[in-house]
Amino acid sequence: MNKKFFDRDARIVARDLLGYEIRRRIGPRVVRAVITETEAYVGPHDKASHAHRGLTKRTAPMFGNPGTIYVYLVYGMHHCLNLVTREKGYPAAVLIRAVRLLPSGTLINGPGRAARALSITTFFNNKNILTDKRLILGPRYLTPKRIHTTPRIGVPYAGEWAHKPLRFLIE
DNA sequence: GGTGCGATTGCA
DNA sequence: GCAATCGCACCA
Repeated sequence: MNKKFFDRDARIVARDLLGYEIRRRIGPRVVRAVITETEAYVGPHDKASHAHRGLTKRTAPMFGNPGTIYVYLVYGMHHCLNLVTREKGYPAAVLIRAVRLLPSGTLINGPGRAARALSITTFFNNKNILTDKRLILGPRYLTPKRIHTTPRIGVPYAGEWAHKPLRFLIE
């Protein structure tokens, strides 16, 4: 896993991340999970993206280097984990919406639950998954046979962008 | 300085 | 069906 992996269109990265292992190190303990659902937020023209309104304090991480971790708080209580794609200065990211814990295989559905399962808070905001010791991508755990595609969840305000097939799932 | 709401979740 | 709960974008 390297910078080039993330320096690509968010749609490509969102599909490629499916089946990869993500590891959260908490002291001596490691939480392992397989990414099973993602969404792509493709650029500043994407009306569903936080970056649609431009560079703000909140969205600054989305304009960062490939592999930058973007964590935000929604509804005052849930954290959402995103990985920034494309070159520095171009805001795009992939939202991690679901994972399967290893080795149990327990499915953790929903971005808030997935972030919580990995103990992700805003501590990780603006860090980089390529260099951080506490959150890393592991090896590919499986190669998806079939990738299902649907519109993204919870973005009815995004006009035409609400319908675009930018949510990706396996199993 | 004030206001409104969200890339959600859990419970009635 | 709806309350929870807060950082921040936006307006004044």
